[in-house]
Amino acid sequence: MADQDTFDLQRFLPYLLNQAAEASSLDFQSVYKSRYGMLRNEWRVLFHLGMYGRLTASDIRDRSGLHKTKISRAVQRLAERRFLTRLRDAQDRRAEHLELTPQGQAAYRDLRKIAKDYDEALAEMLGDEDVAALRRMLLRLAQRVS
Amino acid sequence: MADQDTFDLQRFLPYLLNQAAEASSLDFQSVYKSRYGMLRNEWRVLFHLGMYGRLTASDIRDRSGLHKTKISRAVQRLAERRFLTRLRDAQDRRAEHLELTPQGQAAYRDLRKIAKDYDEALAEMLGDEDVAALRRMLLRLAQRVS
DNA sequence: GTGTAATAGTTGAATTTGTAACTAACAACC
DNA sequence: GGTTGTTAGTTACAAATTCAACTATTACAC
Repeated sequence: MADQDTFDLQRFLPYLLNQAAEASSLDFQSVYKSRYGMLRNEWRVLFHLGMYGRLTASDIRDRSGLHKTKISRAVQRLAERRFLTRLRDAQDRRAEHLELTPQGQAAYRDLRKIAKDYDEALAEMLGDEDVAALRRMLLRLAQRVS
Repeated sequence: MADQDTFDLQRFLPYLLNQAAEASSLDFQSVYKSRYGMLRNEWRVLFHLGMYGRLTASDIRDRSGLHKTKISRAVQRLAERRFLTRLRDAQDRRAEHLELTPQGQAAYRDLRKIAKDYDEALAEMLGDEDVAALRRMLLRLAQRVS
């Protein structure tokens, strides 16, 4: 045991990615959770609607890669709390257009500001590392691994 | 909406990290899941024991940051499937020393090899990016964010 | 020693997630 | 215009995670 192979868990990318993702999510999570009682999937949906305006659940799925059941449930909760409105499409009555209410927009703007500051703080924490390269690599890894 | 602020979800580090972590975990997950019926927390525990030898649950918690209930349940399942043995400490009878069985070691070595290859494939996928810098930055982010 | 606090680990209940099956509406083909 | 297939979204059930309470043991204070 404690075998002499050249493998180190602390350098294994999926492990490192998970650790870093979890750590960096936690701080931000506490903000949208305590301020608006939102869950992770809810702020994701909120952010998509905030950034891109009116979207259907399918649009959000395509853009975020989030599973449709997660979106469905997040939308339900956001609608209950009056952060968004749902409007059935007249042409295709299966689809629903989702749009933030003024309250939803306010929450979005508030959280966006915090997210931006937080992102800058993280970047700063990395000192003189190449953060642009980090983002590039993460995007590449996220886009399609296998 | 679609507001003209300089914030882009696709560049938000916690979001990117989550996306990349999820994508890269998924591929590897399918390996330990299909081969050994393990869950994520189980391979994490297995890897720790494989790398560092005999440890207690607390040791694993300190090293991995995993919550103790996750460890407790993972250890239970690994013990049931004869991947590890539990030995109560003679001095401190609250603590249990965990150690891989030969079967557990075999699984560890098998998965370690796959992990290593997979890690190399990921690194290769990043082409001529600076993967060492990536690992450094992820470690830094994981270590302590706030 | 006795009482109090701390630590190792487990368990139960409530939330959350994942998977698959489902309903409803549209599309396309004959 | 009826059959078959596809798409949008929901729901039901099982699995996993979280949180808090719990047991057992040790440590510390007096």
